Amino acid sequence: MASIKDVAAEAGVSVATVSRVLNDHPSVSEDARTRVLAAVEALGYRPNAVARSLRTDQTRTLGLVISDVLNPYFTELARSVEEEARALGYSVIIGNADERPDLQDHHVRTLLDRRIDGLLVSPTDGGSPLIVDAARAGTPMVFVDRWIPGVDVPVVRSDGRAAVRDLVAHLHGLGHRRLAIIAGPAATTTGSERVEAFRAAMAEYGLPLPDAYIGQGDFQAESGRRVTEGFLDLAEPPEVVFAADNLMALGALDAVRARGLRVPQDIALAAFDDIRWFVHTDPPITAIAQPTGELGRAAVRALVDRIEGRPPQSVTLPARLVVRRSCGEPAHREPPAPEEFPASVEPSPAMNRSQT
Amino acid sequence: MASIKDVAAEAGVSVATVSRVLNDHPSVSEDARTRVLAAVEALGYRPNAVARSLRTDQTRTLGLVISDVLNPYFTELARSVEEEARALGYSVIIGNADERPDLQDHHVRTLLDRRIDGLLVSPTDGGSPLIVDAARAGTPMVFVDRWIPGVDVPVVRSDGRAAVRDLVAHLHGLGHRRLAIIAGPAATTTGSERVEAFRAAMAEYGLPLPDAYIGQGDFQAESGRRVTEGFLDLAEPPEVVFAADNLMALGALDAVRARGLRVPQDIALAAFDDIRWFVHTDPPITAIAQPTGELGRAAVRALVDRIEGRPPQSVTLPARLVVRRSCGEPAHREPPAPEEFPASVEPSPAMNRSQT
DNA sequence: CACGTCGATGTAATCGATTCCACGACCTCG
DNA sequence: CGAGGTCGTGGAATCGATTACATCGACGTG
Repeated sequence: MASIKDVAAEAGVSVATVSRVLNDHPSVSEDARTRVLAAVEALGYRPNAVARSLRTDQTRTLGLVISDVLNPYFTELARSVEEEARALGYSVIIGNADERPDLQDHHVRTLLDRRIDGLLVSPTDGGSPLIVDAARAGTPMVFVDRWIPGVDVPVVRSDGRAAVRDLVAHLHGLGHRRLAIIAGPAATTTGSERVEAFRAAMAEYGLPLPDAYIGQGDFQAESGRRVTEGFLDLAEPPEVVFAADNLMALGALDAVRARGLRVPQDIALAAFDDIRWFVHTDPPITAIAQPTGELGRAAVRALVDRIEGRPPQSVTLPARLVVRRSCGEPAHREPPAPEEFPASVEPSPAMNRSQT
Repeated sequence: MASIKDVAAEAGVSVATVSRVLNDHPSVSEDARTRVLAAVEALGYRPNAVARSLRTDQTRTLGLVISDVLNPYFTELARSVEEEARALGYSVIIGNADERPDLQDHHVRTLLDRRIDGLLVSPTDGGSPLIVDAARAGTPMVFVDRWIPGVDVPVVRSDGRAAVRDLVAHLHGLGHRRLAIIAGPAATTTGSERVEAFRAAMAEYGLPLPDAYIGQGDFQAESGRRVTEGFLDLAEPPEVVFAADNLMALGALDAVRARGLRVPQDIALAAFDDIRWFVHTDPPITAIAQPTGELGRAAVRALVDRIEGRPPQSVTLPARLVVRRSCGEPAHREPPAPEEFPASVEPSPAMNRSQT
């Protein structure tokens, strides 16, 4: 593959001049410029990004470590991250942790070795020393969706508290009293936070939340299935199951179906994270939607601010409840899907913060 | 960040010795080795992959350019690719083309500039000169799922011909005669191939396939919706709509639902590519499943063979029909989901190649 | 005892870019 | 007319690794 030397020889100038043309430095004669450009064209020359990075000590690359690529929420996040990064002149390398701390660390290490300019992380566990050290050592970093408490790193996330309260209000209004939750790992912020929000909302409505109604999942479908089976085996099974992510909701649906039960007649179902397919499941699933695209874009902007020396900002955006039929309410006619939120029904006006 | 020089100084040896220890070269004294290792530990040294790549002319990185990350099929493919690559000691950088040739070329160019060791591509269009040139120039390359005809590059894909025939047999058996297809872009091999397979199967059953029943989609949900609306507007709408990928099936479902029609009573639906959610849609969707994981792994193996000087092999694996209720047959009880194929029903034995 | 061999180590070239510094040509202004 | 400036250019150092080659001491052997 042709190098800058070849181009210089072909154009009859020095490598310095070639480099100047390529980085359009002002003081290059028109004559030299055209000769260099012609040589570049003739040789099909492309600058070696590896060499350039070594010299300039920047890769114009962002690392993104997410918990699970197979989760549509993260897929969408990854897409918006890449889009915004590209707009700002950066590439993105994605590392998929599959909810495994060891894999997460593997990817973080690889990315650090590659000297990425900055790191976007949605931590799988509460305290990877590797990540904490990297942050302290000055690696530009931003947490997205999940974060590690006690580390001085900006966090871009969405706050589901209000939406969870809306959900409980909705369920309460439909007459449900025994509500259960399939929680995510307590080691993740989203895992514990969603349970807390749920517990708080339940308390507001004077509803009990016995331990038996808090199932421990791991954000994967299989755990949703297992926990739901446990719920169904109880002497007094819950009337509603709220899954803390969309994959566990899928597992819950598997479990309910395996028993030959119907949603919502026999048991109601709701999920955190909205996905397009929820509109077409049997029945359509009530869910809490995050502004995923905006989250990804904000995270990239924060990280790039940090990298380029501007003060980065933490961002918290609200999630919102999208009511469908899986908890018992009659269906609304759905309007065409708007951009940011996948095809969905607006919560009925009466329900937004209608209570306390 | 500490460099190899710092380690050498700390350990009181030359950089050459440090390098030898790190790449465990045989002739290093036990004494030197321990001192170097101690220094590495003390400084928290990590080798700079950029510098190493520049010198060795290899990055131990594979590029993967896929057509659409938001498509679960490609997400799963990407995951299995990364997994296998990791097992073989390579990293993967994913480029998402969003079905746009310009974006595809952008990613290919970026990856080439980074001097990745090899490229896995699922081309968005039939003939990106950039890709063709790179292949001719000797860049190790393997096509996955889709390919560009006339280029001497191994192809790893699945053959859906038999499964499509099974599908048509199934539909014919259920009494359907007016079958329509939402095709993918003719510029993609999978786009045209699936239509051809469908056309051939229809011919076998003596069924006509009028042009009005061939809708032109682009593998995105929106096109599925649009095409389906067109079908429903026909004086004689089809009895079955077969979508050439899962996203267009989603769009088709949107369109059918918007008209207040029911699947399969008013119109039947089938899709190419199976995804977990198809089990829980209303109704569960009959689909053709590809062995996605195996495809990804085989592609990586072929590419790494090529990179490391072994002769690479093209691989073709069969897809298979998974019958559910969206075409009218009564449901079976579903067994627990096996590994490779997402939760699914086996086609009834009588249906496999039952005809002609 | 001298010489060849081998193991351990260091010196320096190299990969492909960027960029500081120096230099010559030419211009401008006092 | 000469001092000082600007412009275009090239030479060479540099980034952080790897590795060919040289060196040197110890040791075995004829």
